[in-house]
Amino acid sequence: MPELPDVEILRRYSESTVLYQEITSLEVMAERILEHIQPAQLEDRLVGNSFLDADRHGKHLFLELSSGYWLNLHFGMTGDLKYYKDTADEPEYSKLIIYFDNSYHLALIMPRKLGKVRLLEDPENFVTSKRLGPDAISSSMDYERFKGLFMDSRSMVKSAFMDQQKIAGIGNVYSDEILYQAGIHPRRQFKELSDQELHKLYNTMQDVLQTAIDFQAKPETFPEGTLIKHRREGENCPKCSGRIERIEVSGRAGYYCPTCQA
DNA sequence: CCTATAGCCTGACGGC
DNA sequence: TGCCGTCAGGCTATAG
Repeated sequence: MPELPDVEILRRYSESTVLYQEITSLEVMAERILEHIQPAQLEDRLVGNSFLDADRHGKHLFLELSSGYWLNLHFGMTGDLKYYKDTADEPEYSKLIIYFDNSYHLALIMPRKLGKVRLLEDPENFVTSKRLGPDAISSSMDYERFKGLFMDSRSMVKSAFMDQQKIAGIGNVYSDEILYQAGIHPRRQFKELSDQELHKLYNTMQDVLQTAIDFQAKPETFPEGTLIKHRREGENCPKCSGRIERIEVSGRAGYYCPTCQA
């Protein structure tokens, strides 16, 4: 689930739930999701603190602690958050639970353990060290900057869009949606896109991501005409009623409409 | 620089 | 119903 729109919703969710409450304890159910830190050490760093802010870069969430450290959450393919009070409501597949002094809990839910939890001194340093590209919807992402990111890329558009070191936040599902709405075939090369196509792609990227956020990143509530609700081989294209095809691009399954995307 | 492949994990789903 | 293979919204390491 967690691409940029999903993580933005989780950021807002965190912001409206966990801020300014003292952390009293911690439970780690899957040690392997912790990177470069032991459970006991993480607990030491968190207990007694509150969260002061929630930031996001691409698919990464950063929660600022009153100590000045930051908790970094990355959700892998299956991560989610739940804030709840009653222990009976503890979600299945919780891998990390943070307890607050108001007797509420925050659970990091992750059936597959492909996400990561880190403690950071500075998110900006983290972004730099990971060589992440700029966030896809940051205010500095104007057309000129967007164009510059892909200027000398010789990879296929879908691959380049999913490359977090080029641009951060777009994954398999939303790359398909953006290319579908822009009418561009996933295997086209960036180099050969016309200025007009590139412009269309830029505008569509902003539009698709923002719309997804506006609809709480819940595909079932998205307007008709989106690929995401028909993203299966053999489904009907919502625009032309043709057949949705599945292809492999860079080892991932891409879905597109051969008629609408050239 | 780019692509393809495998591996990390484990639940959900479809077919028999 | 039960078993089994396949797939899945991420990322990394490795090889060509």
